Order: sequence, then C-alpha cells, then structure tokens
Amino acid sequence: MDKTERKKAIEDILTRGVRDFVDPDGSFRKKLEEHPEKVVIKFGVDPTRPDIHLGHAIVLRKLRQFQELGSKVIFLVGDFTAQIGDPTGKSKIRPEVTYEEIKKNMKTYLEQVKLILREDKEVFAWINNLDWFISITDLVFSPDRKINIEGADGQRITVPSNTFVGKAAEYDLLQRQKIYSRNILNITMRTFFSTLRHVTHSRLIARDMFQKRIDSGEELYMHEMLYPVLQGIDSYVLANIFGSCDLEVGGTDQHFNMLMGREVMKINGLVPQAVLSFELLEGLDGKEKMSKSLDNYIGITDDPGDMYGKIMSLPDTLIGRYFELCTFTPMDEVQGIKESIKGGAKNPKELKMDLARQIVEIYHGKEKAGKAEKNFVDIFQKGKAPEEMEEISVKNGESLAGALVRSRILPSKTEWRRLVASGAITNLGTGEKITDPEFKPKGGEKLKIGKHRFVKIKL
RNA sequence: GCGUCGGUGGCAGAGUGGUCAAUUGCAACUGACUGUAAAUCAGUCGCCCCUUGGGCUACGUAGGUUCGAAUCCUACCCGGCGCACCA
Repeated sequence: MDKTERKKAIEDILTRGVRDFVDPDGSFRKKLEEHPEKVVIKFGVDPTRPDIHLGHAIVLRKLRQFQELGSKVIFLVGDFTAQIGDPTGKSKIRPEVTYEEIKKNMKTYLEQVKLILREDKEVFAWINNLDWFISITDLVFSPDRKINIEGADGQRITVPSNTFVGKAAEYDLLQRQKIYSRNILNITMRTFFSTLRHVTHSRLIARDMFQKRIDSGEELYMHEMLYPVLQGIDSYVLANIFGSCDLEVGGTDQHFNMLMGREVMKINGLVPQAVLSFELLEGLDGKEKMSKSLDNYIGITDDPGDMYGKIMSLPDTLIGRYFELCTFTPMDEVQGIKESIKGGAKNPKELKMDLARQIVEIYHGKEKAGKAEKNFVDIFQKGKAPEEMEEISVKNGESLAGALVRSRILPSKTEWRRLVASGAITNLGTGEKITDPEFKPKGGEKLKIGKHRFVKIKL
C-alpha cells in the first residue's frame, strides 16, 4: 500500500459510519498516517453479551481495517466493570453479572470475533480490567469451585472453595501470586481518588442521560456516576502497559465514557487518546437499535439462510444505511443506491437482495451466500420446499402435535390447535392445508408451519 | 429505624371479595393482500382434555379469614418517595 492509497483508506476509516471523531490537534491522524504500526487502539468489550451481531460488527470491521494498516488492537474485557453495571442507555439500573457467567461469555465471544478480526499476536491482544481493579478482599468463594490442598497427614485432598480451609488456601494462593509478580500494576484507592480529585461533579452529571434522570426525579447512583471514571482508568492502565493508548473506539452510546478516558489520561500526565464513535445500527424492527435483549438482531454466526432471510425482512428505509454500515460497497455507490431508492428508480427488493447476498458473503463466503439466495427465491418466491428441513420423528402412539411440542418446534399443543384452526399448516406434498388437528401422518410428509418453519415427518 | 405508596401475564398498565385466565395498549403469532418490506383488514395470544363443555396452574413469598381471594388479614422479601438516626 503506497502513501496515497493509505491516506485514502484512512479517510474512509475515519468517516464512514462515524458519528464523532475527537482528535483536536490532529496528532492521532498524523501518527496513523506516518506510523500506523505504532498505533494502539482500545476497544472495550462487554462480557455480558456473547452474541455478536451486525451492530457490533460495524466497530469490529473498522478495527480490522486498522489492523490491515498494522495498528494494534487491544480488547479490553470489562469483566470488572460489567459487575459494576454500566448505566449506558438504560433508564434502570442494570443487574449484576457473576464472574462465572462472564468467563463463559468471553469464550463464545472470542470464537465469533475470529470471523472478523485478525488474531495474530502482531496486531491483537486481550486484557481484562478485573486484573487491576479487584483486590484480595473482593474474592468470591464459589461452592462449586474445588481447591486442591495438602491435608493433615500430608495427603492431597480436595475441598470446596467456600469452606474455611478452602478460603485460606485461596488467599494463600493469591498472595503467592502477588509476590511472584511484583511488577503488577494495581489501581489502588489512592490512584482512584487522586484521579477523582480532578473530576468535578458537574462534569459527571453533564451526561445527558443523567440530566434526564435528574429532571424526571429518578435516582442516580454513585456507581453509575463513577462508571465513566473507571472506564477512563482503563485507558490509563492500557497506556501504561503498552506505551500508549492512541484511540478508543465504540458505539456513539459510549462517547461520553470514552471522552472521560481523555480526561483521566490528561490528569495522569499522559497523551489523551483520540475517540472514534460510530453510528448505532437499527435492528430488524427498523426503530430500536440492534440488540440482543430486543431480539431484533442479526447475529454474525446466524446460518446463511437465516441471515439472508432476516435481511430481506428489513424495512426498505434501512437499505441504504445497511449498505453504508455493513458492506464494503464504496461510498459513492452507496450514495447512488440511496438516491435510487428515494427516486423510485430501482425496485427496493432487488437492492435488498443484493444487500443480503453481500452481507452473507462477508460472514459465510461467496458459495454459501449464493446458495442462500437461491434457496430464498425457491422457497419464498416460488413456494418450493427447502432442501434441508428439520426432521421430527413421531413415536408410536404419539400425536403429531405431541411430537412437535417434544421437539420444541411448538410451545404447546394448544398452540398447534390454534395454528391448525387459522390455516397455518400446509402439507407441502399435496399443497393443501391441514384442517384436522388430529391429522395422522403417514411418514415422509413435509409441513410448512406459518411463514418460515418447515418440518419433515418421520414415523 | 419510622411513615407512606407500591410489587399483576414478554413489557406498560387496569382490576381492589364471586360475572377474572384477568379490560386496554405495545410486542408477538396466524390468515388475506404482498417483495418473508411498509401500510391495511381479520383472527389468536397460560396449560391440559377438548364438545357449545370441563379440569389444572397463575396476580412478590408463606400462611390465614371466607362457601368463594389478584382483591381482606398477618408475617416476610423487594422497590419508589418522605422523615429521622449516624457523620
């Protein structure tokens, strides 16, 4: 990549899908253009949401672009801060998450990230903020955890972690670790408070979400107010470990928190990070932002058919936006697409199919994307039976409804009766609707349930 | 700690002794129309047996009063608000 090409790539990175870019003196951009391989980028990961969807992918794909330039991407797992509970975007206080859950979630997270990011050590690293925030007195002793110790007679024995002996052993273990790692960086109360000395109340409550709560007379808890400071300290620690923390990226909902990172770094005499915050992607409903809890998301590990179908069910109004945020289509073309939709020059369906194929291709490859498209056309436009469908076996003496409920295709037999009564069940073999709830299958029938559920029956 | 208001189905939010499996809105599901878009119209929306019918389980938790409780009483748990205590 030569210098002009690189400059063009950087321009794209810093503008496409970007809501805010904070780099007041332009020093970050300069460093990125001249020595991209020296740039260290922080990305805070929420360990409570193991499913990565297209909304997260916007940021991840951005990070990939940075990696291609040689910049270093550091995943900062907020395993400590997740337990505190980030108030972002919530009008209520978030439930706390246990350490065990977090550990499990991170494993799934990593598996999915592989689809987008490079994981070679040259450009990628992980770090957990639990390492510097937790101290020995915060230990939780799980009854499920067993610890191996030396018993009275010199034999090795195993005890649960929450017993007296277990606790003592855990503590001992931790102390030994501490002694062996003298160079560990600890955030102590002193660090914390010396930072807080420079953070004012008005600065913290400036956050518009807090303002709203104050106005409506709702509660505002201290841990929520201090959350951004903790996140700022993360940046400070990162810079200490890796020499610098040049940029933090995240959704625009993280903007305030990321700016706090700049403050904390300045307070502690470091060069403040630049901040790059991205647009939030709307979900399948076209209104709310994509999130797991609203169940309006497209997961990057969704199977090709599902992914294709979900994209096809998007409201037309989002086509342009998805092209911009979720594909590699050059921006001038995206602009053209947006205009052709507005002017009615092109059938939105065609554009959406194109969109769906492109996105599926990114996560599943060309071949599967083509197949997904063909399947879609066959099944939903031509009304054919899909090639692969779930097969359920009806046991001896069991009703069809019973089998469907057992295999969790339907929630209850009553639901089956309702569906039959409303004409939602079609026998694809004969093309006829099933109207008798006591329908006895002969075996081999292919049924369509509602719009997009298909089952094959085996006796 | 004291006072006070409240905890109802995925969410919001009615109901305040029988006619309540619980009004309504949102969400969801199904049908028609379509492009698995939007809009619209119609229907469904605890579970089981199913017959117009019957049974079971549910209104924070546990008991109680009553022929009968989401609705009344008692205790407990959780939340909002106010006051006080302690600094």
